[in-house]
Parts: sequence; C-alpha cells; structure tokens
Amino acid sequence: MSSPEPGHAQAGRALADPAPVFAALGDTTRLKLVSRLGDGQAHSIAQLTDGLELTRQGVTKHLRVLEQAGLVRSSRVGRESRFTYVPEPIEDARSYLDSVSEQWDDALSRLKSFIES
Amino acid sequence: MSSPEPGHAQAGRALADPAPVFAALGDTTRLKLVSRLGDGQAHSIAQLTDGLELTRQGVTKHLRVLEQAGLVRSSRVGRESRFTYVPEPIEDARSYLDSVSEQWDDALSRLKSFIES
DNA sequence: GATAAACGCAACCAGAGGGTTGCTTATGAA
DNA sequence: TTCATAAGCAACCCTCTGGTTGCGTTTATC
Repeated sequence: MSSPEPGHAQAGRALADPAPVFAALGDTTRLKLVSRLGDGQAHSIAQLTDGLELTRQGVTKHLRVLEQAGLVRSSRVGRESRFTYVPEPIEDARSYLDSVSEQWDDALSRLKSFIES
Repeated sequence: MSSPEPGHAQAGRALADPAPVFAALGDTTRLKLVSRLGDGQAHSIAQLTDGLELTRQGVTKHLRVLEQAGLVRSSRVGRESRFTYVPEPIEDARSYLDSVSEQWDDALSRLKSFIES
C-alpha cells in the first residue's frame, strides 16, 4: 500500500507511477506527435518533423521523451528510425484519471446523502 | 480548426489545449495533492503539507501550479488558505485521452479489415 | 563512386522548475 | 495584549528542458 494515493487501485494494470506519462503529455508538440502516431502507422523522424515548426533535432528530443515514457517505440529500418504508437501507457493514464473522477463522485454523493439525512 | 490534432473534437467541452493540465499532473507530489483534494473537502496548506516530505513553501508552489492549471481553487478563510478540487479540467483531460485511444482503435480496425479483404 | 537523404552525437544556451531559507504580515487564542 | 499559528513574499540554488547549431556517419540512389 504505497501507490500515489487514488484509493481503490482500479480494475486494470498496476500503473506504478503515472506522473512520468502525464509529464510526457504535458507539451503541445508532444501531443501533436502522439496524435500523429495514433494513426497506427510507423513514421520516420523526417516525416514527423514536417509540419512542426522546429528542427529535426528538436523533434528527435521530444520523441526520445515519449519513448522513455513508454508512449512510443522506435526501430531502425534502413537509414531511417521509425516510431510507432504504444497504447498501454495512455490506457493506464486514462484509468488513473477515471479513479480520480470516481473518488470525486463518491465524495460528492456521500456529502449529498449526509446533507439529506 | 486548429486544435492540437485529435480529429473528431469529441462530444463535450472545447478543451482548448490539454497540455498544461497534463503538465500539472506530471509530478508525483502534485498527483498526491490532487488525490488528497479529491475527497471533496477543503484543505489548508498546513494540512496538505503534513505527510509530504517537503517544506510548506514547496507545497505552496505546487498548489499554485495546480491552481493555474485550473485543477484547484483557493480562497482565504480567516488566517488560512483553503484549497478545493475542481473536476472539469480532469474530465477534459480524460476525454482527450479517450479521443486518442479511440483514434488508435479506429486505425487498428481499419488495418484489420484491410488485411482481411 | 559520388551525391543526397536520414539520422546520431555533442556542445551550447536561456529559461522554467522544484526546492530551500529567511523574514514579514495577518489572524486566532490565552 | 501577548503569543503562536498560517501563510505570503523574495531571494537564491541547482537541475532539467526545450531549443538551437555544427559535424560526423550510415544508407540509398544516380
């Protein structure tokens, strides 16, 4: 019993510490990257750089951040590195937020029934 | 039309740019604070500091971050500042993650039906 | 084989972040 | 009124972050 709080541990996975995932999502550029990778296809760095107004190196850095948070996986194919979306961490983050909302709802209904009694 | 990607805009609110909310959640201490505030009660800074191994000033800074992200609201009552949970931003973040997952699922099923054809 | 494309590595920079300490101010309780 | 509690303000610290540039390396392509 020492997870970062949200009581009822929820159904699914363990989700050790969701903070790094949220931190990785806490940047507009990275959100765009995640979204673009959400199409299920593998994309090269050059591809992903296109449309974003920053250097390829900048994009690379962001991709490494996403990769370290487990949101994305990379593999070298020929002369390019292909990045693909990994769904699990976002599922985990989602269920974490679910548990927070649930906790909140429970607190509210308890409060309500207390007032009405 | 210039939101940070996820196509189908989703049902609910506008959710301008979810990045700041995720960034605010991207810290273990702040997650603990949010969770503790999720009980629906108002808590003073001293209360919230208790149990966390850092200074009251440190906690205050984190609370200001949460407040600026809209996750929390503060009001002065007597000599103490009371912080309370605000549910909307987390709802928004949740539905954003929903839209990402949905996009991913759609992509997968399209791929699958393409293979099978 | 020469050229171009796609990338990795390293250095560097300014600014934000997480944290502390010290001191002052407001408010409540004795 | 005096004393203790709760908090605000400001300065300071070090580290991480987002971004750049420059250059070297591998892989295609002509």
